[in-house]
Amino acid sequence: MKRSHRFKRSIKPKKSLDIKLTNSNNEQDITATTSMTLSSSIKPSSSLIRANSNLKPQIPISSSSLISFEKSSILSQDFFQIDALDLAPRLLGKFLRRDDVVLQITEVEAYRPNDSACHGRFGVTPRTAPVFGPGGHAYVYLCYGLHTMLNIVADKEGVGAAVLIRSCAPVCGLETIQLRRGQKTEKPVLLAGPGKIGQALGISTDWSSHPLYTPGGLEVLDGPEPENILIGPRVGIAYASPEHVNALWRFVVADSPWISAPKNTLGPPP
DNA sequence: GAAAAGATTAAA
DNA sequence: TTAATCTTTTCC
Repeated sequence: MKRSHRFKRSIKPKKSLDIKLTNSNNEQDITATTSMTLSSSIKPSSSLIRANSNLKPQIPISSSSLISFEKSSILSQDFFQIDALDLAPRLLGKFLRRDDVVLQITEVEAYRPNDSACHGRFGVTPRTAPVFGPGGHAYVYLCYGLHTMLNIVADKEGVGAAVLIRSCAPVCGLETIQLRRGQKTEKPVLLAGPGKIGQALGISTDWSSHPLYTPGGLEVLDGPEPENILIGPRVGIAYASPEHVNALWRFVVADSPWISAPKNTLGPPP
């Protein structure tokens, strides 16, 4: 039964042109092969920023800090090994990179141990095992049978915490993003919402547990800290206990248009 | 084994 | 407002 499902899935036409065959670190050649299809949209990195300079500004950041993206370094694993509640706001402004696509994180949510909304609440299962691993890895799951949701695992091994990436602003690779999303727009509808991030990055659940602190595949790069942030309750977790439904563990970049709904629950931190 | 529900999205 | 779509977890 599972087999037939997989088969059916594999022959389904996909918007994404990217294929990942293994869970290890040596998928580079594969993405390189598939991205040849997109070669027209791939440019030398020095011209990437300029080529996409018509993209709407996301975070109120100085142009000098945007230039710094080219020099911005991949974050080390230490960066992620802290409480998800601390990690979540620190991820705002950071960059997600996969091949020619670079996104800047604008909205996140923290999920923590003893949190009735966290996927780790049932303990270690095949799906949630990465959540209990050391911070700095991806946790990718399928939501509503349709959407791949990207989380960044937080804290030390065994804790069980993660940060959901809910929205991003496009920085590079707009054409690839639009191709994968199936929408030719530059408006926030392109990347505001967690399912859209997974789709824009072209990742599947096979990417779960992928290390984000090593070059290649999917990376998190350092980026400018936003000037102001807003916080609010997390989205879509009505099933959780009131304590966790009301917890203000959603963080967004203030004044960014790249934020998912609802926005009227957001406010300044205390 | 069967059934319900889900950290959502796009279209009507 | 609602259909789409399927894996995970739970219940009998």
